[in-house]
Amino acid sequence: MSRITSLDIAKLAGVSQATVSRALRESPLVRPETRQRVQRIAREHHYSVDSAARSLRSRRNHTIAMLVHEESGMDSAINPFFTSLLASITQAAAANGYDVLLSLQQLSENWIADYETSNKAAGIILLGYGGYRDYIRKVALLDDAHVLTWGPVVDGQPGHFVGCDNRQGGYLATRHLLALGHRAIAFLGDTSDDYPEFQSRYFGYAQALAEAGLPATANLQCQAPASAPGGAQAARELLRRGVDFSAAFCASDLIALGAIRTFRDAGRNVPAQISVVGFDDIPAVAHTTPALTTVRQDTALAGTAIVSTLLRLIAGQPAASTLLAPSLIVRESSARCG
Amino acid sequence: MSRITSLDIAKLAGVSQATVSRALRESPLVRPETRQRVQRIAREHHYSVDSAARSLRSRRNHTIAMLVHEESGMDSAINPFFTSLLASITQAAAANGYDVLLSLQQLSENWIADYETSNKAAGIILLGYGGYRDYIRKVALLDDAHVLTWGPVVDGQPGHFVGCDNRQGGYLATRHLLALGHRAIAFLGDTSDDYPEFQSRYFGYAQALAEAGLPATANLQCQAPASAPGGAQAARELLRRGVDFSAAFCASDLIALGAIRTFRDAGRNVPAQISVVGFDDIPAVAHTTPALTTVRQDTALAGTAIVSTLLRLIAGQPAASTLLAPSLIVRESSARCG
DNA sequence: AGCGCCCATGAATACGATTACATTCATGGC
DNA sequence: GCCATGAATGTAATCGTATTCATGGGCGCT
Repeated sequence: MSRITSLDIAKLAGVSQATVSRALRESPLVRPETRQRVQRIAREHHYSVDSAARSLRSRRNHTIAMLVHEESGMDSAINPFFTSLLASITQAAAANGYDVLLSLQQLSENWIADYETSNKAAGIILLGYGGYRDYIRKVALLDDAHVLTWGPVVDGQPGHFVGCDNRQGGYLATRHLLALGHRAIAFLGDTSDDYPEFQSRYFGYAQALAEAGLPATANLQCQAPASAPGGAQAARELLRRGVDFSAAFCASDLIALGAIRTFRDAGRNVPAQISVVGFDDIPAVAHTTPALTTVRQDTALAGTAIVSTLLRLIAGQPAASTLLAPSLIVRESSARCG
Repeated sequence: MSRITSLDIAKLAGVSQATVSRALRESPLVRPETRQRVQRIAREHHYSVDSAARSLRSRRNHTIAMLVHEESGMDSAINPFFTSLLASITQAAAANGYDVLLSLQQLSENWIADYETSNKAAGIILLGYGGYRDYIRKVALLDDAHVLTWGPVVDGQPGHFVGCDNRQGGYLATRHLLALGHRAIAFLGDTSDDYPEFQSRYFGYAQALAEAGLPATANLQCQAPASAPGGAQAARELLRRGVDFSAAFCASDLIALGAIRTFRDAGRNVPAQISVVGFDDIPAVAHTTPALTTVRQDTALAGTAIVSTLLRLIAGQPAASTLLAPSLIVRESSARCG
């Protein structure tokens, strides 16, 4: 009992295999009544096109590969934000008739060969490879590959990117704190070149301060790895310095969670004494005590932008990098100063 | 400039195309030196086997489909636990040379046709379809399909399942509270047939109580949807009843987060006045205040168990359903009674 | 009526690998 | 010295579909 093929359907319908192929693909070449009859018979016999044969013959492939950085990507403790991005990409791809291959990878080996050259996927999405900028820059120059990276968008950089407007997010968060009357606002997060997203958030923070006539002083800024322990440590450092501050803008929600914990352990109530704002709006922070004020990246929008851009690349059409606007979600962790 | 094929490599290596195919597949039929030469040339030319052609001809497919329930699965707010399960499945699959197709679906349509019949995948993993028990039971009877479901394992049920020992988890959590001296322990969560996982957790809870000579009284049990608002609502209901209790075992972490929030809003300190234990150990609850005592499902182990069981099914070998042992993670939300 | 054209379909081929079968060559047993 | 054996490779068929090219029949136009 071998698989049922288009030839079987052809015999059953009394037409040729070619007609079956055409009918199933809604070709206008086949008469509507024939088309419907063939489709009905195919359906009745649970026939479905063999995708291997299809893509072998047509040289076309309806799959995209989604590569997620092995360490920073899927580990929810590091960046839970990816989960919803994953979901929205998958749905956007499905809406366009594409399947999604998921893979967790280091970017060391020749993964392009693994996916595009071997014809497993028509294009590749990179998630969570913030630390591989130079590498990605090189890849971007190979124009026989269709690669789209989620990450910081920098003007004039080669390659194709979709990312959140981190600067705008930092700006929004800081403006919010300023509007609440805060003047001494700390920044917890990495500001180095290595993490352009965080750096942009910092620039937005600095810009908002500048517009309010305030300097971004170094002793209000603490380096923090993007994790809860990292945030806790940065907060301890800040307290240790003894500088006066009434609010902290944290470069990620996890940093914020760690910082809040430290502040409270030190007897400083949040938000009564210290306001805290995060970044990402990971699912859990809506339910913590206090619920976190944070900056949300619209993952649904991100997914559709990522997929549509990649599909343009695959189709050989010109595609521009995209910046997505974040929004501020005000909850309980930020309050009026004093 | 068309794609480079095995025939090109054959010409370059001065052998036949068949030999190239064999050499690349490490066939013992080809002399070691020939094999190495072919492999070297292939590598130098960045050749990689066309997977469509390979699976068409070999009738073998090295992909598995991972179907995640559209609503309950990927929405981290509902079950963040899936993210790490996803990751561990993906890695376990990769370790066995399998790719993973990700799809978010309702289970209404004939998804088996979409994946197995169309030869897109050799097997299917179902995640998050707790509400589709009858449907899955039917599917299980089709033995030409290779389907593995993550979910409650019930003795004698048809089909193949891998799941957590929820009863044991509930038992562990309740024993922990009993050991801390608690006598009046509430259960927040759904106990209906519709959610066998939660039901099992409840049974474990009841068993622990019984062993301690305590009854599982109805007024200490509150229905709660598996979400933070659900937990908050159930906690309010519990308080409204006015029954005396000093601890609550919540059927999921999100329920626990919602309940803690309600208890605190009502002026009941956690854990000083009320101890709370959750279930899942989602990433965020290690960082909340207070950090949550909870039951952890070992996702890494789950991933390997799921994949290895599915691969057995694909290979036509007998495969049993598997129950995985959970473990108790004691943090701050549970304390000695009184 | 006859000519050409288009529409619907059939026949045949190609996609790139795997694999059953054929072939070659060296070896060893008698 | 000859045939059976087996290792290494080549030849060719094949997987199931998309697609090109050929074909036939109906129809409009002159």
